[in-house]
Amino acid sequence: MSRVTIKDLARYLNINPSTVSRALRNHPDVSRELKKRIEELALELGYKPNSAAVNLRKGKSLTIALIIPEIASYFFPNVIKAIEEVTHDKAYNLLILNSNDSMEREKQNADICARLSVDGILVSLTKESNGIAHFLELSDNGVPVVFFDKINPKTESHRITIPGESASYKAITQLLQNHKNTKSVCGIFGDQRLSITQDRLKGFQAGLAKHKIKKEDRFVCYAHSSLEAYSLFKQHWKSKHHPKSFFLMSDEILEGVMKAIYELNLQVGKDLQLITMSDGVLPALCSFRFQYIETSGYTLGHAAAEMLFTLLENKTLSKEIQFIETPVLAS
Amino acid sequence: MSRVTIKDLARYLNINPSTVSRALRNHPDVSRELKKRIEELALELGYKPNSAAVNLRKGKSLTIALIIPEIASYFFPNVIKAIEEVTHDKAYNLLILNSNDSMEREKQNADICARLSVDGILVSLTKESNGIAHFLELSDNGVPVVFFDKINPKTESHRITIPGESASYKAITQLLQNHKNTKSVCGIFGDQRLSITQDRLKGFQAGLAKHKIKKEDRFVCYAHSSLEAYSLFKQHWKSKHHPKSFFLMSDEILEGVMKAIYELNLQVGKDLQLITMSDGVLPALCSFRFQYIETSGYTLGHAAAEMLFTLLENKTLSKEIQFIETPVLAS
DNA sequence: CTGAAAGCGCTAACAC
DNA sequence: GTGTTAGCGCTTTCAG
Repeated sequence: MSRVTIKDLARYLNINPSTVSRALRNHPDVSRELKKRIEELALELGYKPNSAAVNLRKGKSLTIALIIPEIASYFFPNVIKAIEEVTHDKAYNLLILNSNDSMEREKQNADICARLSVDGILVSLTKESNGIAHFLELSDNGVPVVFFDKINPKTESHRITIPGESASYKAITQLLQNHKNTKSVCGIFGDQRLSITQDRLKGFQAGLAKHKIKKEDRFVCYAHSSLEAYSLFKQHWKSKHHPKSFFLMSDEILEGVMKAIYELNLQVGKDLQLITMSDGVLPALCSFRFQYIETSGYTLGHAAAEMLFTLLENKTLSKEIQFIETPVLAS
Repeated sequence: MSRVTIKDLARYLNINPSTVSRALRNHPDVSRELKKRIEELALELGYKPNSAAVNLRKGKSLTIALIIPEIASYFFPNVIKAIEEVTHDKAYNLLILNSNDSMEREKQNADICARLSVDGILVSLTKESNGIAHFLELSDNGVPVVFFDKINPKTESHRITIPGESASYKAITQLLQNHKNTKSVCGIFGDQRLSITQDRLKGFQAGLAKHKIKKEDRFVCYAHSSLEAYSLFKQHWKSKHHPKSFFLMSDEILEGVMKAIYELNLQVGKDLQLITMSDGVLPALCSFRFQYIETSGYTLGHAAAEMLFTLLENKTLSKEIQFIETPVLAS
């Protein structure tokens, strides 16, 4: 009934538990023959090592924690998918902890990581997170922590993210190259507190400056949800002298804007110009075609996980922020 | 440097580890005063219980495993979100195991669950899964297992899913009620091996029979990806005497069909009629409006998790298949 | 109310 | 090559 243990196998074969343990971990000094007998019996009785016991003994858990501010957005499912692939390849388990955009939850999650002795942590910070002190204790204890996507630009740590500034600069350049006679551009951004918003805003403004486009504050706006982006766009559209060109910072923004475009029956490419930063899924679902700067959750998740495993293999890595590629694509 | 243990706290206060343990688990017989001193010290030194030790001792892990055939589809991110919410509320951790639509991986995942002594399991089966034998050992050992979404209809077990047959019957009824002079309907389905496909096909055909619509085999087709659905639809559309009404089994199918509709510049509601079963996200992103039967991943995930926790609380539950609600909604 | 001691299952240092 | 032993950190009898 109850689980088969190493002791059971040992008793059965009239040998010592430690020998069984050695055989099952492929320790060199155990005779070929005995090893085989042990393995066969283990299989026959359906022996499964007790992870809790192994973890306790070894002080590690073969588990990676992924701490993210939300789960079902456009971006994170692909992040999760990529990270799951890497962790599975490396024979680690993946524990997903949702901080639900609350710094308090993020702290609790760090605490859970400590209790579970996870071997490594991947974190995308919440909007509220103004520091990473709650992860310091862990990394000081030798647990590698990789911050990805929503990172803290000020604190030295292993980080990888989207090159927001250069990507949005590239977006503006592309937009203006496609449409030489553009007079003004409206940029719709996400939450102002996020470093990724600030980065993208910088690149946006640098792009406009470079091309001598007048920069007006009323053409920079912030939406905290796709619904807000929807309203903002409609409002902008009916105002006098509104720009006909739009830069959208993310898929959430694009979702709202595309709904407004459908509703107002506008022709993208004719009535208005669009460029957006996107994971790539949503552009493919639009009825109109346009260009976007790919900010792939899959690519970023994969790279972040690889980075973590590099650290886990005791290789050292610079704490300079790493960036992923952000190609210009057409939907 | 190294982690603070119960022993450390005990040594510090010149008391016995067992007393510390009792105090920290709110055991009644430990004096108010001592309890307070212990709690303060624990806080001060940053004591964190070692989960591996607790698990080993108690034989449970406060962890729920979620085994799913894929991660980043339309459906599962919302399933994950809902389940994460419930497990978090119940103070459990959630381990996500991807079986990547492979029965072999599903077996490995069951094995991982056994090694980790997870306290409960939620499973959506793969296309390949032709039985649930690999979960029997676990549930025989008292680990509650709840099958949801892609279930095995033949084997007795705790199951909750979408009422595919009645939902697709309802879909057809709705479609024919909206458009009285419908002559024929084309149904596009997913993988034939899945019980959910078979269920929905049954309801589809029953619906047609009920309304005396001629049933032709060439108007029932199967797509294994959104791309295949896209091709199938286009092919159908250019064939002679094709139906103008379509039933789509899922979001994956809808994705392909909507792309084809955009490309062919068709007007839904005029050139063709559409009804689909959907999680609800994608219909809201279409440029056209139509009705769908909601098959909410969030609702199903939530209900499945609640079911699992009911079992975990030692309540008994019938092994009759449970069903979630599937309202008719408009995009 | 608190202490002493055993043990969850496994591994690794040390014997021989 | 194999056995012996101790112990990872915690909980839970059993004593007193």
